[in-house]
Amino acid sequence: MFDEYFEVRLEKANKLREAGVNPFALRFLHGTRIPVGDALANLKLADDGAPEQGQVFAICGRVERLNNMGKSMFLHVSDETGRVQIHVKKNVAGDDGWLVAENLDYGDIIGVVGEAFRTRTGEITLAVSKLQILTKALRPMPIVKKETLEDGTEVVHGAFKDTETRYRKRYLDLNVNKDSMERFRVRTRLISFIRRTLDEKGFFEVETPMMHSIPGGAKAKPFITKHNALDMNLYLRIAPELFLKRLIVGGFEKVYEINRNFRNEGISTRHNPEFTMMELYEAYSDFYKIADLTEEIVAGAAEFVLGTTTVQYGEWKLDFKRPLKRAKYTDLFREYVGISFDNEAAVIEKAKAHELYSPKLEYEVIANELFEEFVEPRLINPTFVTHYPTAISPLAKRCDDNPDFVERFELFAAGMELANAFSELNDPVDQRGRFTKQVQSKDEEAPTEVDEDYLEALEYGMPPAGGLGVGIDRLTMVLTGCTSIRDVVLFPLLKKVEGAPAGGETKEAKE
RNA sequence: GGGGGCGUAGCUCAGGGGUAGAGCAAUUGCCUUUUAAGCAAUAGGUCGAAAGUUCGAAUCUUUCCGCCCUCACCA
Repeated sequence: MFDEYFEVRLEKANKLREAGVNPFALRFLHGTRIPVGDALANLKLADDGAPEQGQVFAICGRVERLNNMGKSMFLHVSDETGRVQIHVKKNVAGDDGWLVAENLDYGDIIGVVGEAFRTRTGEITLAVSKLQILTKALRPMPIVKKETLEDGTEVVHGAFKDTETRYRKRYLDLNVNKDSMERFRVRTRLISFIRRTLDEKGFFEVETPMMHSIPGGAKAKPFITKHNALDMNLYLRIAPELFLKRLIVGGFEKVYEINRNFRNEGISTRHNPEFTMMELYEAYSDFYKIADLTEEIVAGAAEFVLGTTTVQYGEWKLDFKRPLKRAKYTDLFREYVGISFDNEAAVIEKAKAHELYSPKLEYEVIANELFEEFVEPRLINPTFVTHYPTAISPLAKRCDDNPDFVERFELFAAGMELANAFSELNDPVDQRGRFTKQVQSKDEEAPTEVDEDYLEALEYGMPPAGGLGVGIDRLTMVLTGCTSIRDVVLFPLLKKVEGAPAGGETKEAKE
């Protein structure tokens, strides 16, 4: 099949090569380039609003608009920091420069030297004195045009918005949709804020294994992989928890890790099979102190990243201003389920009525089904749910006044779990009992093996400690107003496409 | 896995049994302050894939592939 765009652009590249111009230049030759945003910010304007004379800038970027008028042309050049218009004139550009200009296409990457001026229609523009092509784009970038109507409203033409292509070819999405790039900037700023906050508090960032011989630290189906030389199965970690706590045993008092976890479960707008979690553990702390720290991180992140603690999320307005609401699990249960948590008969009856009952499951698990069904979706504004049942919290420490409940909280916002924390169980006998109970349970996702090595570590003594896990993807979703996790993951997992994908992908053979 | 929606030109979309359409983009020509630049002409499609119904299928049916939403699943 003849691909007009590819052939034409290759032809143009060859034409340049024949004239001695490398369409894939080694480097920008005409000075040190300045980011477009910096150039515009540094521009000195005279009283009449026109740039003062003699302000020459060297910039590099991608051609985003191209109006060729025969003997002169206007282009928009865009880099990561901004966009500026340039004006190339045939009599100024010289033979080589004009040859390059005439063979430019949308999406090409160029370098330019030019003096700032203001056009008749008022746009700041660089009058190009030197023009170099740095990279010829052989495929056409999607072209988005914006029209400003007389009443000031903006109409977008040709928006690049096919979700599948945006996910599969994220580089196009980032180039074309600046709001998409901004979302990932927010994500990165969020992570660096968390990192800086924890570093300043004396936390040590560590790296623990991603390949585990026994998956633990959460209840989830793991991915299985195989080490050939050792001839053994390994599991991609579902949580770093047990290794981080081994480090607390080892004498580190404040550790954290920000990295990927893998869960072999359903994919949805809130679940990507690999997701990023920040987990931290602090010796001599507890879940109350960790709740304060969580507030500091979450509220601080909102303020740092967005400049405000309020976020619009779908139809809801969320406010992360401290202090966040705290409510006991059983109180919320009574409020939204409408039954006291300890009224077992009524709870089971209601679970049966909503097809959440299974005779194989123990009472607290069934009750928690009701909690997930009736309470969690109602937790819109950020809320700490505290004091969970022990039976569904195998790694958390029991409350002194009631061993059926643990010192644990989860932070919810927009009906989504954002964080999970507890006073860490450090009694190895209690921990062994709970592990054993899990292994014996009929739950398919329960661990099949007791992590003896972890228990042995606890037996050497772990100081009382608080721990926290924060879902970075979900926190990013909330802070950016995204209702799909795929919009905050650069390359979300998608099925492999057999045959011709949406964007057309059969050009490799042409070279 | 169930239900619903979608897949047509590089991008955004229309067309719903009778030889494939528009805007932008592309090609050619004109145009040295344009900005969805303009004017004129031209080219571009296995209508996601396969099978079926039909004289005839982008259109109807079935299966498959992929994406989105939703339910289920999901510490």
